[in-house]
Amino acid sequence: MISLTEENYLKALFHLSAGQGGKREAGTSELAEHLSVKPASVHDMLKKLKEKKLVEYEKYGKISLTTSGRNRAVEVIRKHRLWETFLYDKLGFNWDEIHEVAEQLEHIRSAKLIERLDKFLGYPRVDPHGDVIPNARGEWPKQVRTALTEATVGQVYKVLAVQDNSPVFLQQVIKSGLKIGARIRLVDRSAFDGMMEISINRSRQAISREMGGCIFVTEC
Amino acid sequence: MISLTEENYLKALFHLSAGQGGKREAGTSELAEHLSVKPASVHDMLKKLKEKKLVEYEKYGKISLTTSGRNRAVEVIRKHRLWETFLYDKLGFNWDEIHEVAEQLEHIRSAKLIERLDKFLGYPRVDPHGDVIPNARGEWPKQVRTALTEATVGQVYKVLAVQDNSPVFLQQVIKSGLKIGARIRLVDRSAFDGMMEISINRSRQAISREMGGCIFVTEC
DNA sequence: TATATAATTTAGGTAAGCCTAAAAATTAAA
DNA sequence: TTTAATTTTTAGGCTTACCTAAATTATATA
Ligand SMILES: [Mn+2]
Ligand SMILES: [Mn+2]
Ligand SMILES: [Mn+2]
Ligand SMILES: [Mn+2]
Repeated sequence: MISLTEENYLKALFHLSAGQGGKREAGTSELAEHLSVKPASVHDMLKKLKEKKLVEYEKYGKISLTTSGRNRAVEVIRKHRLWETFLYDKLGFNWDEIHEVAEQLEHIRSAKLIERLDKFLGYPRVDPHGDVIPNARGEWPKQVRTALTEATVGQVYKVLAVQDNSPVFLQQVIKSGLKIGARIRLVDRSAFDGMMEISINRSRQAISREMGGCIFVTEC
Repeated sequence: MISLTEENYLKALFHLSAGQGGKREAGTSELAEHLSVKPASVHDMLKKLKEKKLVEYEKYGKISLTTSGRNRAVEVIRKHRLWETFLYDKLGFNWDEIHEVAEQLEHIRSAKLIERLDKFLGYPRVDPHGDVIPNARGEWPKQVRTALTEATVGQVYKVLAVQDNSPVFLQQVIKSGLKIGARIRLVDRSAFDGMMEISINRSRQAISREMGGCIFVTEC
């Protein structure tokens, strides 16, 4: 049996290291930061997760998920994104409200429930924030995504996804009129503060560096 | 903040004392039995719930819910029954599978979620087992229900509800062809073992005392 | 390379929910 | 009414998931 807390550690580890971006290995402090606990607590939990063969970890060494740990993490992420889709598509929740509730729903244990939910939603391939939903076997159609901060000035892009976990950010995106799937052109980026200007169906929009880091696009 | 465990204690107390049947006050051991914990654990929790003004309780005295405690219990029961309805009506779960999953879902915290779910389901008045769903203000349309074991031989009844928490019982009910809303006549009851015979659309069906105690009917 | 800074680990502690075993109070039986 | 059985409460412990403070190791800087 794997606890709700353990699931959250595995999910955090996945997002920090094995995740989409495929960043470097995460450290104790970074994990602690991400989970809003202290590094000492993370260390305790890592020992337990190692015991259970869900992570690989040596003292002062790097932390990584085992195949089993990764599978569990992906399962939780799949549930999270299906629930977000349910709340958005079926119950009419707003973009910025669904993540928090999905953080709870993702821990409900029932294989049948998630199967049936998937079917009920029509086997969606992305969640309302544009994030890919892994299938029942934990497979990802790996999408190539670039943060707007890394995009090339002059290029035309399609908005693929947005960061899902900050309501204030999402409210600002809603106000800006930007939507998943929108076609935009990166008009300019300031060398001073990273401030960007994009054109979206003929109108201009200012995007800060902070904002741009949370918006993911793909060339088109 | 009220924990998942505390919610389960309040719900158990409600079902044992303030509930539908409106039975006598529950004792420590009865509560313990119902929650599958030991009486000593119940005692610990009762002290905490008294602190929080959710139950009234004096040493060696009777246990009862405060208005606040009762309200919380009803809220959880409302959520439980709405989720059961969702699983049954929308996801096509079987009668005997929904209770267990609803035991988890009933603890999800989001006022908006439960409001929207209620609307999505079309404001159902009873759950799939025939139990009344309290409204958003915690009000019950109090239904008069008699266990089949207490019913009068010769009378015609309508099946109102069945006990929801035993999959094997529910599977047996499904096999017997008995459904919520069905019109039945209690043909006979043995003075020896309480065994009953009912007629349901012209066919005869044998019902044990154990079974009859879990089937609730109303005169019609 | 030596030293300062930062990250990690250890040690010792807390609160929630559970347990067993024993003591105390209540209730039922003789 | 006295004794026996049952129920409830107390005492002391355990596990999970946190914490702070101090020690240790690793990394960056001079
Ligand atoms: Mn999310
Ligand atoms: Mn979570
Ligand atoms: Mn139920
Ligand atoms: Mn419950």
